[in-house]
Amino acid sequence: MDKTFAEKVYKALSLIPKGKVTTYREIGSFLGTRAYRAVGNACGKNPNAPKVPCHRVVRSSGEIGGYAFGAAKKISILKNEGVSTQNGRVLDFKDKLFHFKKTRVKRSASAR
DNA sequence: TATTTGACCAAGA
DNA sequence: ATCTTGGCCAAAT
Repeated sequence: MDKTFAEKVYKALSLIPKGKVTTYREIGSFLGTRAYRAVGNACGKNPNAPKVPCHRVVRSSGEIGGYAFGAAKKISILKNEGVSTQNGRVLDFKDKLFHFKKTRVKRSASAR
């Protein structure tokens, strides 16, 4: 079942917990590709704006990046989510950054 | 089908 | 540190 690239992107976006942000690069890596741009493009089209939290995706540089509804709007939402920003950048970017889980190592009951 | 575009990224000057 | 350039991948034209 080949889901569209956009579908994968939306799926990844939905995995992002509230109050956290991720980068287009992380998503690309998670999808096993380097289509950072395509990721942003997919969201840019955003056929389902409110259904997918695309506002939790920022640039690798820690900058907010763009947003279909406007960067300011994106910042506002992020702030509402609990992610503070300053001068178009995320504060404690690394701390707020969310890494996707590639392969979940099921911890056994006796494990660890 | 080929070319252009884009919410990007990394490296070079 | 900033600015510029090239590369990258998928979708749109």
